[in-house]
Amino acid sequence: MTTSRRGGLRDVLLATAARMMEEGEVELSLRSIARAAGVSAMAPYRHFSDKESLLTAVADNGFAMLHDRLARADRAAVGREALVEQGMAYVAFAAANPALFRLMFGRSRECEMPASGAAYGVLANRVAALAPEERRGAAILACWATVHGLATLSIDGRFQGPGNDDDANRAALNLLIDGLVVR
Amino acid sequence: MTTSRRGGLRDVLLATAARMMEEGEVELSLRSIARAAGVSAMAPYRHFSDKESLLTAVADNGFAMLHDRLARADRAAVGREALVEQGMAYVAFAAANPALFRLMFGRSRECEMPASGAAYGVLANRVAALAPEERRGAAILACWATVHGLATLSIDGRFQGPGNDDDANRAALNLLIDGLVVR
DNA sequence: TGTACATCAGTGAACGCGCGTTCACTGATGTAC
DNA sequence: TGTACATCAGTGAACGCGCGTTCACTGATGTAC
Repeated sequence: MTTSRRGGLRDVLLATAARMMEEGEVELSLRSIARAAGVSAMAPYRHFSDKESLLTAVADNGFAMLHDRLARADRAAVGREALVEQGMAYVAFAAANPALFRLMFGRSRECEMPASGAAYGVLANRVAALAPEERRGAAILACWATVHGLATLSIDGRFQGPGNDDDANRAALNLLIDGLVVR
Repeated sequence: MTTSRRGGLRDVLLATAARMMEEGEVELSLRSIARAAGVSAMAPYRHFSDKESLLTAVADNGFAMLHDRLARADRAAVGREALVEQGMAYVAFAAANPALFRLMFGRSRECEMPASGAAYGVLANRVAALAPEERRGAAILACWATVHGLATLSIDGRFQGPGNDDDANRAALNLLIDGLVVR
């Protein structure tokens, strides 16, 4: 690491942490992230006040990625199919980044993560456009819970099926949407 | 800890670990459990080969508790109401034991936890009794995912509502069941 | 019944480790006059 | 333009800590003869 990149280390650290998680690292330590970034153990303190705030930034980045995937998926289809695609994208994101996904949802309350609300909004808007007004609230909650549940169960390995989970997930989402649009 | 209770320490350790989690302890160490049980750091090794196997036993106990709650809830109502009650019991269990719940679902794959399958069975049976045969698989997955998602989102604090979540959860479950029984 | 011995469930000191964080520092870059 | 100084982004040694686990042990309980 040369010292010439002014302030670039911040982004390098976030990217390194994300990569480590992608590669299966579960418990990230400040030191291990710095090590992987090729930098001294103290260097991160130039950019983050402590370990917590670094991990919170990583999580917020994750929510931005999730938001992007959901928005893309929503654009790729129309009507209820757009909602199904969002659900599939949500599960795919979790499956591709299990450790990051767990980090994101494990540090919810006290931490400020603006991108989290944006991701939620994309899903909620699509559901709101599909559900009759009087059950809008329940519909949003049910959809959010279902896709999150599918994602969580999937990365925790609770589906012992032979692997073609996509079809099963799609069928489950469609079943949910049946109850959502029917009045 | 007197040495007179023959083999009793095993259960004491499991109960102590469960209690610590109930009291908000998040990361249990072997030493902290032993300490809380009033026993030397080495004593647990008389009953568990290592930390992992102790925690796995704690998780399995948790699944037995969850199974019990689901079975009770199922008996407390009939038809689709029994399924709603199971869902509410599932969420209530997670809310009352967040750390334990996370532990249970965080060590899924490689570990042997027989009680896990039993809990799943109670929910699956009820769904199977309600759903038409051709969508049984999708229905079970959708329900399992939804109640699990509601529980997970709830303990991760993603509902910022004023607290009366029970009604919202109930409405979401009912909406799901609408899609489940309608053909 | 008494005695010798094995087993069993615990103790307590010690190990090596990685962690988050502190501290004082270094040397390059930017700025005022 | 040159010089003095401030700032900034990094280093590297050191701290104290709790951890999982090892080792050798102790003393009570159970068992065979």
